[in-house]
Amino acid sequence: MLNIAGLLKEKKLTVTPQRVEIVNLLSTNRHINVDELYALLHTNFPSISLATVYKNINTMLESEILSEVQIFNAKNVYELAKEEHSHIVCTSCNEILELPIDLQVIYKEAESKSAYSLKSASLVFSGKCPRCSSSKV
Amino acid sequence: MLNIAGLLKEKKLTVTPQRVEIVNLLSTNRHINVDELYALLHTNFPSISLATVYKNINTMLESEILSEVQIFNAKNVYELAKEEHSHIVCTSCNEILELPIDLQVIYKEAESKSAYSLKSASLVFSGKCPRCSSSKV
DNA sequence: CTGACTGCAAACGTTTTGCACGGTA
DNA sequence: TACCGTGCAAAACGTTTGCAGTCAG
Repeated sequence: MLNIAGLLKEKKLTVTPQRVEIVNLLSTNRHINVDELYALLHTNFPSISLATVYKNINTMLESEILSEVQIFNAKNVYELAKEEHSHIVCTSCNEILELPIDLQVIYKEAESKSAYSLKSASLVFSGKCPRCSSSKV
Repeated sequence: MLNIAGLLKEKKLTVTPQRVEIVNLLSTNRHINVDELYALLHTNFPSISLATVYKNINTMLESEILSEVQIFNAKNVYELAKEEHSHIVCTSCNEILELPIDLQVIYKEAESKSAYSLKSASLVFSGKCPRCSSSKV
């Protein structure tokens, strides 16, 4: 069970019911975009504003409570922050899968080939999920 | 030397001076965004419209003459399409480097772990280029 | 009590669209 | 000539901002 208030305090953020609910929703719905989040929030906060959702997402991105995943040809989705990992997006149904892939070797290769000092990497695969692969196109 | 008209015809696109110039500019300026492209086009096409730039980029993306690179916290940039490759973006000066990295092993790992059938991958590193690393912050 | 957050409305930047005209094939 | 592309203006879209009122600490 996630201690959401504690998480927010740890990052020196004010604990508001809206923020708690955003984190709560993202803990059970990884990879949803702003509109989906907004729609879900309406259940408990009928008068919540989209601006509040954006402001809180941005605040929590800066505090690294959340992270953002950029999806090709779709709106960014959000997830609770955790160690670096890759994503696979189904081009048919847009389902997103997380994948713990060790990029150590690739990092090394990239650093030696580029002479850059690297901080982070974003690896997103596109493909078809098993369900969409098996169904006729 | 690039046969631009031939490239366009091959993809069954009408050859217009604007399209030729867009491809021409991208052949010497990889990784520029819409605004930069628009500004460069103004030299030879003082009355070109931004809508035309967008329409042509979209058309040529669909025909796979161009490809789009999504840059975190910055506008998308464009390049002439070629084999899959990775990118490194400098977080200080935004310079973009292309890197031919073999993702075969990673693809295999991702496929077996996910059961997805994968089509493509986007790998973008963030870091500091040698110039920005050496200069005082 | 003070500062931070919320909700509303308006503003903003980017991209797309509709349309009349002009160019390509 | 028939169709497609261009340029303009307006619309659409996603996100941010300013502000007055409210809530958290």
